[in-house]
Amino acid sequence: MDESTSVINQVKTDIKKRIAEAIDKARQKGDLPGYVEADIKIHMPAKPEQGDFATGVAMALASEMKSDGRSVAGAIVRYLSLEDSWIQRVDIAGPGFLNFFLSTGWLQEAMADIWKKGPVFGSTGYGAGKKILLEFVSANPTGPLNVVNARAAAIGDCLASLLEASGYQVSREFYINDAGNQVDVLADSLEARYRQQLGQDVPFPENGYRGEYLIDFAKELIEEKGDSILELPDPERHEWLKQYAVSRMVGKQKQTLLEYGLEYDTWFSEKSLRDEGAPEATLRLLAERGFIYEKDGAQWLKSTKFGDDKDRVVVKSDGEMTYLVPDIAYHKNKFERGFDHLIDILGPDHHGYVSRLKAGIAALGYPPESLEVIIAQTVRLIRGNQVVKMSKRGGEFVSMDELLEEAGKDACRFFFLMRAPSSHLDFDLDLARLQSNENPVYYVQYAHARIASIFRQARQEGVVPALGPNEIDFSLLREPSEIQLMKLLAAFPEEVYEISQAREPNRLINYMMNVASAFHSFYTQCRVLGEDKELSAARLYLARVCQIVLANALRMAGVSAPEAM
RNA sequence: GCGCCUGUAGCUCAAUUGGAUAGAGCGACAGACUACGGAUCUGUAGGUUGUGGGUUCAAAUCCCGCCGGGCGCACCA
Repeated sequence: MDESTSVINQVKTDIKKRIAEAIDKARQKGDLPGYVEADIKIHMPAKPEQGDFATGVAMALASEMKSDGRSVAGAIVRYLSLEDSWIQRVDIAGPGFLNFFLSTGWLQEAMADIWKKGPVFGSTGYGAGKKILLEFVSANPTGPLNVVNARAAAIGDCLASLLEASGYQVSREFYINDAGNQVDVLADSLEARYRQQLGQDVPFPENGYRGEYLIDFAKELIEEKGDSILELPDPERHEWLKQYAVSRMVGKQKQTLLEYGLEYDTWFSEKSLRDEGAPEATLRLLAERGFIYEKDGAQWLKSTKFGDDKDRVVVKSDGEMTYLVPDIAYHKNKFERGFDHLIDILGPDHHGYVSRLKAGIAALGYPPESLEVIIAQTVRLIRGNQVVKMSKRGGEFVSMDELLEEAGKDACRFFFLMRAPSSHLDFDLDLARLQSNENPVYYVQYAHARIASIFRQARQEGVVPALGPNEIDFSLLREPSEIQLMKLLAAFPEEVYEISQAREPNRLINYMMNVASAFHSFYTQCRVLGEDKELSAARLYLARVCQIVLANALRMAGVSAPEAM
């Protein structure tokens, strides 16, 4: 078995090839007049009576050819070679679907492939090592991470895993906004807290960050340094406090994400970019390329040339750069580091920003489509059927730490991944916290734990834990629930790839639910440990490969796969 | 006003990207083990896919209008 592909892909490719050959022959014989080329797409129908594999290609052809689907399908079938293949029968159904019924030989090979590949089953080489930089969360270092950050973290990490499994080289990156006004305000806020803790009666800065965490930082700073910071002269004091506050804040964020099971490859500092003059260099380059002009005492980027609805100020009339410049410089830097494709996951409040950012990199000569922005939509917390009101200024604010504390890592990740990134999400805290069957995360984990339990039981009964594909009688696996389960398991590598291309990790959750459901059905209908040793061995083998797939899928989602619950 | 997201079962959401009779979970109802974990399984009820048109063999999906919800429209970051 070629490491870079999968059994299911080979089956699909084989069917496609046979259809293409049949179409060619039919054309030569004049059975397909007015032929127009069409993609042959093979899918696995949900219903068994629609075959193991199916395609609607005949209808697609028919519409181009002004013919009808059934007669095109008929022409294809007439010339279709089933020689030396797993295909046993082809039906024409409905308006012209081709339904392929296969012998279980392909499933036998697919299961053996799972057994052999184990933890790397699901991985393919389709991405061909293309380098992708995936930037996500990138929260400001001015406060603790919130629930939207938690959603972006779950989506980003899972997407990265899916892309890695699909053969891409992925780098997870967090951009630290440690330069600019906001961190100056942070430093001023910390200084005020510091002085207040030292007994001084100083006002708190307007628009300062009022969170408790800065009071804690101030207290700890006093323990470490006493009041010595006040002795520093002003510019240095401010810089010192800024650096201190940022590094403490980033450290806290890192800690939170670590508890979430998320480790970044790179924490990229905006300040470092500014220190080496990258924004200025970028601005010069944009000017050289002729996309900068002056108006009203400011400098503007001709972003409308690249699809933005208006031109954007890059240098304000007071001589300061706007945030857009370092941001363009940052993305330029990403390209310079050799990445072929950039993905940013941003919050919904930034979607207005996308077109000007894309315009910026297009103005530098980079293909705008190599920057892809995924907007992770808003999160509402629900507790007791009530929306939890959240505002930074006052009232109730739920941090990511509190969320993790309350619901746990597994439930959080699972819930955030359940919905498509583009859809608004209601997070039901009561449900996530519930340790019962109402909580969907347990449904999948339970299937995994149940399999583990079967093997514990098997060991107790002195049964050899699990025999491999060459030692079992595969033909014994023929119950509908067994076939159904095996088809799902075989599909995993294709699922992973398709989900990664669609950038919709929610479908991984969907897939896991389907596998868990198929397993539970199998478990209820088919006794694994029974009198018939041969049959037991075959079913233990199936249980094992199912466990492998569940574990791999859960790992990609960042959810644990417990041996017992 | 303009732009982005969104509207599917009582609730929360899917739907293999234009495919076959729109599916799951929760909730409701009725059932199922003297053996591998009942956090499970099997069934029943529940729908004019917000709405009105259009495109075609085929529309929840694509296009246009209208209605409702969320977010954004800075010489802030």
